[in-house]
Amino acid sequence: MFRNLNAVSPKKDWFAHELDDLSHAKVSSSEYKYNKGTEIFGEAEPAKYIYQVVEGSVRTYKLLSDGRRQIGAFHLPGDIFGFDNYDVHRFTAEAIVDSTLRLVKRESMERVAISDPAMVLNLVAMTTQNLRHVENHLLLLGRKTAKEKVAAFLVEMHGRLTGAGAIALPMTRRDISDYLGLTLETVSRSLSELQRCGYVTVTGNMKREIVVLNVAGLVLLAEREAANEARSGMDPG
Amino acid sequence: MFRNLNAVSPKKDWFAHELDDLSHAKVSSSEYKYNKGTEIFGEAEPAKYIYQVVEGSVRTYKLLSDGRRQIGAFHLPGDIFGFDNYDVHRFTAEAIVDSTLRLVKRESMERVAISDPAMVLNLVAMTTQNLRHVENHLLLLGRKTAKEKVAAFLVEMHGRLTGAGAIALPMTRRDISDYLGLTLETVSRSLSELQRCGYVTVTGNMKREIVVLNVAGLVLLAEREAANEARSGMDPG
DNA sequence: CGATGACTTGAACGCCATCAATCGCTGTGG
DNA sequence: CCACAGCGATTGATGGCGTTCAAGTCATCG
Repeated sequence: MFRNLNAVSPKKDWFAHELDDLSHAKVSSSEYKYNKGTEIFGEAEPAKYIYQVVEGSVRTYKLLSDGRRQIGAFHLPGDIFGFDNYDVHRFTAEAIVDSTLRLVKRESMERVAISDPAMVLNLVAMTTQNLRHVENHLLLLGRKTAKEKVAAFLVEMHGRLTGAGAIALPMTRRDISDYLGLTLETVSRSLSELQRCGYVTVTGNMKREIVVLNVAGLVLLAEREAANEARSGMDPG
Repeated sequence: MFRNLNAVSPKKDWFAHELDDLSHAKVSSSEYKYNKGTEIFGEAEPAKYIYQVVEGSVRTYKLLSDGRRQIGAFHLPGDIFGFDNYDVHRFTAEAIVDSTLRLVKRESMERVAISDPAMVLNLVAMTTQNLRHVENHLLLLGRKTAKEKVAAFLVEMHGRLTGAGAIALPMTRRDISDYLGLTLETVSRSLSELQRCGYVTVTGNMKREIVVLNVAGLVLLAEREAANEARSGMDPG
């Protein structure tokens, strides 16, 4: 339904490739379907598998005891997740929509890795990629305003869901708000304001299709990161 | 001055050990001193070295163009940092107090790693450790209240700075606030309230020595993480 | 059709930010 | 030695952004 509008992200091939190779070679992989809303794995569960989204979308999150939720990432087709840890998952993962996932036994992955440094370097690179994303998200959660957060979200999705002119969001406003550290009402209001200011058009019967009219403007709003004056030199040696 | 009160954290030895080994063996390392407030490396600078705190403390942070700052982590004696990326630093690092750091050339580290899978696994484990910390921090920044944030900060420091009855914080209220996504006034007020409620005593001439009176209470305040009902089974295979 | 779920919008509240005054300690120069 | 500037921290007063509470719309579904 939504996915018809979205092409699979062309990035991540450095690893998707690896996984494909492995599925044809040394590492056993198989595909499973998960219905919308079902749990893929729970926080603190033993991590037996590593997952790749084939079709659909997944959210990974942590909870506080009173129900407050923080979504750490959305995983879209091509993305790999669940390699969070060496033995136990640190997140809960749920299918946002009906999804197909490829599963690889962590154990067999590691068996290959132990004798294949290049493979391990890929794992490091993947983890580093996660780290980069999460660290940027720290800045967003800790220091950006609601409007900036929503703009940043749209920029991120614009880069990952290259639709036919429109972004087809698979997630609800509540998911977005739990990703951005806001309430769903604030997300809604911010989206309306961005639309009012001509940055985007919000369409679709569930208002989940976003036409981005002014990417540069959104980026300016969202990514006011200090243009870091990359001083070189400064060598302590 | 402050460090006299704090013993070096006994954890992290899995890697400190590696680094020590390496410094004695295949990887060249050397020590440098950085004065309080000086930059160790800047965001987007090429990452030539990996660092370990020998003495002192370091903050790593990102900035927005208008000066808003998000501190991602504090690095205390024994901690390793700067292995954020494969080529470029994603953070700025500064010495919080006069500090001594051990530097290892990333290049030589990688030269060893490429032929030593166990070494690379250590690098993965280190990165995973970072990931775990940062992910917990997402939940804190996105979903916890000011009081919970400060309590969580104290619990963290209580675990890392095992002082003689007191925690001797090396950082200012501003640093703490930029770590927790608050203002320094709110941090100060929250600390005062925690003191009023009997959780801690705040002493020292700069009010940076914290005597924790009720750890369990602080943990309860801070870590209301959902007691995750680790459902086992659920094997999709 | 009535029920449910997702979204939007309005109104009022409250937590935290902002602005501002004050205190204590340190270092410096008259 | 003391006056004074400067920094870090606390505390109070006020305000605003985002939350909370509450309608109300629209689409889907039994």
